[in-house]
Amino acid sequence: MKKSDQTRLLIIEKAAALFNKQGFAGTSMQDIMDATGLTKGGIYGNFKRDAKDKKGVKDEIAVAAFAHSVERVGLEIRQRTKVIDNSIDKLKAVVYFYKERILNPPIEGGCPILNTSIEADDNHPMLRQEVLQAIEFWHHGIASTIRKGIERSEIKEGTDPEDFATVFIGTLEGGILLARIYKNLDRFNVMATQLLAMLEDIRFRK
Amino acid sequence: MKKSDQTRLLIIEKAAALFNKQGFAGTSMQDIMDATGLTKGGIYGNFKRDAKDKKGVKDEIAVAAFAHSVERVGLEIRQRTKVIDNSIDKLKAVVYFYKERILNPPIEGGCPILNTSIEADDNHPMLRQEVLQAIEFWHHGIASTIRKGIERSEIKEGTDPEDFATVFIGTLEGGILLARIYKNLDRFNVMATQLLAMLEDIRFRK
DNA sequence: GCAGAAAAAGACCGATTGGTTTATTTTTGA
DNA sequence: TCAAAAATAAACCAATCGGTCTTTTTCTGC
Repeated sequence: MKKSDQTRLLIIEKAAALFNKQGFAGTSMQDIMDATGLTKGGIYGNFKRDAKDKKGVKDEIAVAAFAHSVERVGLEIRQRTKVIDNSIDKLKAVVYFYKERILNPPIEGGCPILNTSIEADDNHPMLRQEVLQAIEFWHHGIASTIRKGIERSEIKEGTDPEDFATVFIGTLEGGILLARIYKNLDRFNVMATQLLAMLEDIRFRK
Repeated sequence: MKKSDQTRLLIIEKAAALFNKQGFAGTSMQDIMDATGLTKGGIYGNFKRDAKDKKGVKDEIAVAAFAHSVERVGLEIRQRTKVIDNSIDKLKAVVYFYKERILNPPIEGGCPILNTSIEADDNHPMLRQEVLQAIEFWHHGIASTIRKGIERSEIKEGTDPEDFATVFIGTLEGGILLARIYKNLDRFNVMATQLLAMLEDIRFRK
């Protein structure tokens, strides 16, 4: 790995936490300089190579940081779910993941999708597009799991994969929101219980 | 009403939309000046009367604006629900309210609780406290409605008012989040259907 | 080991940030 | 009506914003 790639990664990692905690508008280049220990030159040098586009370096870092955050969280979730065979239990493991990690998240500040979507929807079209893509990817993964579960007779046939995936994501994010603002798990646990019951409800029993 | 009170209200109303759309960090005093047509003096003069505290005028306006936004949304919801007698139908009306208003909200930018909580949780203790208070108030209202519904034999006895209120709020906010980022109602409607089914599920039938 | 290239430092830029202060205008109440 | 009080305008402030540019340092491949 080239030194410059290492530096680029350092910037992205540090910036990811900052943007996730403080938002795009709330994070300054100075913040990123402080967090990385680099100066202006070090940061702009690593992101201005491709100066073909109009958008600023801060935007570029924000997009890369968001993608990195999503990748990082997704990786940890996949690590847990891939060792589980049954599709219902796979989805349950996702709920358990959040139970454990909401208050001690892989990326400081919590769920990057939740944090970024709120600021991006009205203000940052490029970032909004990234969020949309991430949600679609996640949604597709859950719907696929459910579809496979139906094929393998682990999930009731009547279950709508797309709709269930939507409720799954929406309920989780709603629960995460409550956990973050209360700074405790009480409300999330209520949501999680609801979600786990829904999962048991679609489980196929011969 | 004194002229100054009118001005203060104008500032709060304009600022409420700005903060709700752009966030606290993303909104400058200049933005508020432009939106109100006032200059620095006009704004600071109306909020610096009580200079006893350390917090800046921008913070002061943000807190007042959030309170105003919540009040405004709450008023519109109460207007709809107060004419409905049955407690289940009352809660259903709340869901219908959002169905109609998510993409055309009373305060530009959407649900102030959702928008403010994300930015406040890590960055703005004072604003976070306001959000917390608003959620608690809302939660209490829903739980009360359910409790009354049980008393009046409209809702099944086994229903837990607090937990149901939590799921109600969490599911709604999760749905709102999806609607805002997608800029359409499709995902919210799936969440709403889920929520309406849950409401029918706790309805008491003799 | 060394020359060319890449990376980083840091001075510098104009614009904007939130905020203060003073001067002027507008309300207000007797 | 008219003077005191309140509200507003506008100049001004130091600090910070995102970004550019030149210089120096550090890599890198031969």
